[in-house]
Amino acid sequence: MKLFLVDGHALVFKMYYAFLGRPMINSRGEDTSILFGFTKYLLELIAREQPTHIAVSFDPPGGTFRNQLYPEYKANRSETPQLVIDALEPLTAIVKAMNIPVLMIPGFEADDVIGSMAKRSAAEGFEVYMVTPDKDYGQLIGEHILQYKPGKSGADNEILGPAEVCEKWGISRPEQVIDILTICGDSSDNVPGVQGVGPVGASKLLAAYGSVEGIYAHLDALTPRQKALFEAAADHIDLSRRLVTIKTDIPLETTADDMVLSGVNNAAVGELLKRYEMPSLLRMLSKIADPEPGTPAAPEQPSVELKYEIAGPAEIARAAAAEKAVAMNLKGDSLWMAASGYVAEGAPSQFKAILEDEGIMKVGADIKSQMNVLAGQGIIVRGFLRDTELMHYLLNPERSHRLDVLAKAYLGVDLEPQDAAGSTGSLFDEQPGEAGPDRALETAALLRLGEALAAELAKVPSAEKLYGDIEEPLIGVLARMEEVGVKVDVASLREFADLLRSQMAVREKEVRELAGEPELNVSSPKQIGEVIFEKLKLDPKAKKPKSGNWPTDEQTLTELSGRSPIIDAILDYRGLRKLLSTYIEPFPGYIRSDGRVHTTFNQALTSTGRLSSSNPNLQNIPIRTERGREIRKAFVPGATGRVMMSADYSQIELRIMAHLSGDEHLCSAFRSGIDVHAATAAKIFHIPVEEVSSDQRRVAKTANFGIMYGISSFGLSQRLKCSRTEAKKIIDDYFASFPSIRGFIDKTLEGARANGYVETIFGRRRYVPDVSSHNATVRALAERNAVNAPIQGSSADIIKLAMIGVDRRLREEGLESRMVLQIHDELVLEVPEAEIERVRALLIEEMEGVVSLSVPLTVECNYGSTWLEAH
DNA sequence: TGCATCACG
DNA sequence: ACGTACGTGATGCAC
Repeated sequence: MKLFLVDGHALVFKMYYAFLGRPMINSRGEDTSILFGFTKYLLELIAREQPTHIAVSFDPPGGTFRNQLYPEYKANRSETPQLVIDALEPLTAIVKAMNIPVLMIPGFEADDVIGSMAKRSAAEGFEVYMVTPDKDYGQLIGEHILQYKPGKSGADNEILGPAEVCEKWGISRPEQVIDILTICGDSSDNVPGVQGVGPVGASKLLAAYGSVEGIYAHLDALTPRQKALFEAAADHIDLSRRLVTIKTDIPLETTADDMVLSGVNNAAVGELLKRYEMPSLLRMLSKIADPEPGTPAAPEQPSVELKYEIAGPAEIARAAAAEKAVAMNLKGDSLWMAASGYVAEGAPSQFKAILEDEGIMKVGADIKSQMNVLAGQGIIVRGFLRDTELMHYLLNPERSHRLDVLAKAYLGVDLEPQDAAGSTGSLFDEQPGEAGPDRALETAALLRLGEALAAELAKVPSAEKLYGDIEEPLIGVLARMEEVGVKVDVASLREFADLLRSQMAVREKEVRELAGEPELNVSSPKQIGEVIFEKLKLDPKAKKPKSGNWPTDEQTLTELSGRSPIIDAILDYRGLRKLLSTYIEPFPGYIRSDGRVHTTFNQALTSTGRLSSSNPNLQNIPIRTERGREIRKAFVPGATGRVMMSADYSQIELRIMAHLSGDEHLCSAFRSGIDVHAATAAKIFHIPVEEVSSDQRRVAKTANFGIMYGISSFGLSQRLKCSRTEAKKIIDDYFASFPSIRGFIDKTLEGARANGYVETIFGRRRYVPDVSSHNATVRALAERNAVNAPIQGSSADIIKLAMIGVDRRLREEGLESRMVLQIHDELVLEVPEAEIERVRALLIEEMEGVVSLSVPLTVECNYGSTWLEAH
């Protein structure tokens, strides 16, 4: 993340002087020199440096704390030129139109604001660039805070880091710039300093004594002349220091989210540039990529005025019936509702009729969780849902969907930060006596936000369609799945746990004995690393890591497997511990009174459009190892006479890649129904399919996945445990065999660079601005994301559509079968024996028929008395 | 709270 | 020269 903090005043003065001899005057007779120079500089900066975040700071009108400290501060400065004064207002208008925040804090200069913002942001992980020609900023420079110094009359900008600033002043730490300035003073600002000592003398003295205090502590060691000069300055040296020290701790309300660079290229800026007659800047503007939407940029001004009256359920019912829309906001036991001009609070039961009215649209943030709570009280939410989180998720999946952030960005309304603990909250959410969040305002804002986001969605037809066809109908489907839950047989888990625990105890003892460390914590990677690499020296070639710990991950340890039996014992211990602590021990705590586990499906979380599952995560239950698979035996039907049924898409992502690329070889392999990995192997190894060995098939399978993930030869060589040269040959042969795949990747990246985003088959977007990064590593990651997102995301779209179809059919046909889990390409259902054949046919029909691609989608469906047997 | 580790598609 | 396959969530350790 790159944050640019622009010292507006310094830049304005620089432009003033740059244009003094050759001013620009437009047809209205206005001098637009400063406006032009400043805006041009800003646009170039954005185009060249691609900041992720940016803000501009100006000195406020009136004095600052330094004038109070020292009335003569800047007293011998000449009057601010009229041209500068006149430029400020149009300039801030343009900056604000670019959705760049203008920071101005009464009582503080721009450098104090920038200093404070820089320190805070650097601590938050930003790479901070202070854009200013002012030397005083040197004191702020650090590892992550750099000075971006505009060059003289069009020369290149200069980036100053700690090394540069130290070299410039002949000091050892950037903070010593304060000492230099304290001693040298500043005639333009009227800072006294030590009269008669300049930068050269100051740096020599600082090299010897470290600081101004150090110099005063060793006055006797100075030359008589220097001693006299410092003594003469003694009574105001502290004042000088305070005047030259830039503040780094002033409280700032602006946050990182406010400074996200987004929406520079917009109509309002275009209008202003036309108004001031700056066509060349208009052209520059058009070259800046369209903004990544759905971002919490500075709000459009003026902000929406939220007017409402506190009312009761009756007024809400009337207004909702008239407007056909209500906002719902469930907090604890209290339901807040808003409808055109009214906000009411009450028990959910008081609003039952409105909530269940099919004809009244519901607006909310995370409506699914509210639906589940309300369902527990016998209330079934009906009607079209405007879920602000999901609407915004389609605009930009990777940005915050929090209500406070969206309200600020789209309405200009300030809400209290949303409690991260969850929207339906606990008893402790609101402390008695504390004011607490303004729920009425929040609920009123929801209603307006629903409208604003609907308007935003309408600008992207595919996003609007995705909302109406997929995300909105899926809310209810997922709510029902969560509510149904899945039965977990705890008794059988406990039995298995006993077995694992005894095996674990054996392994722990074994490891401790082999290590000769009776107290060793086998679960501690740090301790294990020290035993393996320092005590036992199992890998004499390994070099001690400079920082951090020895690597002890599975791959590293496996490579040392032959050196000592301790390795296998550690790995086995870890496997056992993982099973116990992640998949067995927590489960009893998740079982509700109905004997079932109810996960939460997160619908607005992943970057690609997939769901995720949490509390507990039921999408990562073990299957790959024999011991892990045992866990799946505990997932069982909730009643006798039912079975677990599983239906999964076969090779769905590879099929999507075949479709997207149109590759004839891959497509025909899928159409003929042969083993696609074997077919891949036959192509890249130039042999008949019948002669493909299992090892060649494994290599081809790894390559197929690798291609979809944007592999490098290094990555493939790691996974295949072969040389990079061999891996590179495989990749080259792959692209030679499937030329359209290379074409697909190239086209995808071209589109990503041109648009700033990539799309799934259904038009779900993921923004990948870093494909244009100048940092090769950052760019490579963005490119892998750009290639993978359309594939993974299309697969997610497809199974979501299938879920909606399956759910609708089950209900329409009056079946008792229920969907209980989704694991990305698999649906798990609980099915009465009498419905087995019917539901199996239904699943295959709905899942395979959900969309017509240039390759068939095929579904495998099985059932059994446990989830394991359903595979 | 962040990191390492490892479970899944 | 530098890092190295996409997307997740939960756990325990160490700070």
